[in-house]
Amino acid sequence: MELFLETIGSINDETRVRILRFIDINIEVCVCDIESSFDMIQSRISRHLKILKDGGFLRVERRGKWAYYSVRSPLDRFRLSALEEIRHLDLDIPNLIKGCSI
Amino acid sequence: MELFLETIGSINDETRVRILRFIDINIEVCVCDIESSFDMIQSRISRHLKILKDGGFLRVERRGKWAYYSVRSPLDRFRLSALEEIRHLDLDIPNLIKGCSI
DNA sequence: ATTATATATCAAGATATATTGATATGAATT
DNA sequence: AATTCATATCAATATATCTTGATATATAAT
Repeated sequence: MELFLETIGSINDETRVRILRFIDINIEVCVCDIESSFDMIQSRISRHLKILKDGGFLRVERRGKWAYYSVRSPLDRFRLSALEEIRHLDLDIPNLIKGCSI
Repeated sequence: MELFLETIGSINDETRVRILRFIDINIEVCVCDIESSFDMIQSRISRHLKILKDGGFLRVERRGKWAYYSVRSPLDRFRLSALEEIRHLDLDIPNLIKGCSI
């Protein structure tokens, strides 16, 4: 139950649904990309990413200074069906703006 | 998005997940049955039922004094996959105790 | 009509979650 | 090792959600 609620809770927020779909579209992005694409402060993005990761939707890979987030693969059946539901929503997803200085 | 969050939010609560599964198991129950089976006060049950109904998981049918709740059928693909996920959880679901005086 | 039973809704307080700004960590560059 | 850049975490506040007890509505029985 706890794990289920963690999964559900992670997509029970408009900002996180949009971030998840943004990563889904752009395959792999780092935090500063999301930060500048969404025009939100870094701590807010970082916290939402952690929740989505703990919810089982995202994976992170640190390379150098950057943390690259992508949709975890493979997704189990339920999370995949949730993601597919999100793909069908009419969402306002910003274009990718590279935010890191290098 | 709003509808999606309403759906997700409706199962983002332990009590509601248990109530939903309880109804799923018992096919059709009235509020007082849930009340006595879960040993929770009526207003609490009633409110959770409304949220599950608005989330698209339940339907109600009033017959006489009673409001009979059952899982909405057919469920769309996403809600069904959520319910199936819930069916696989190891939940503590009480036995049905008929709660109404007649 | 009055009373009893079942359910729904409301207002208040309690609890959880989100946002912000500040600070901490960690890796790369000088 | 000191600085810079990217990210994570923390503490405070703001906002949303849950629970409770009280009240309202709706149907049925007397």
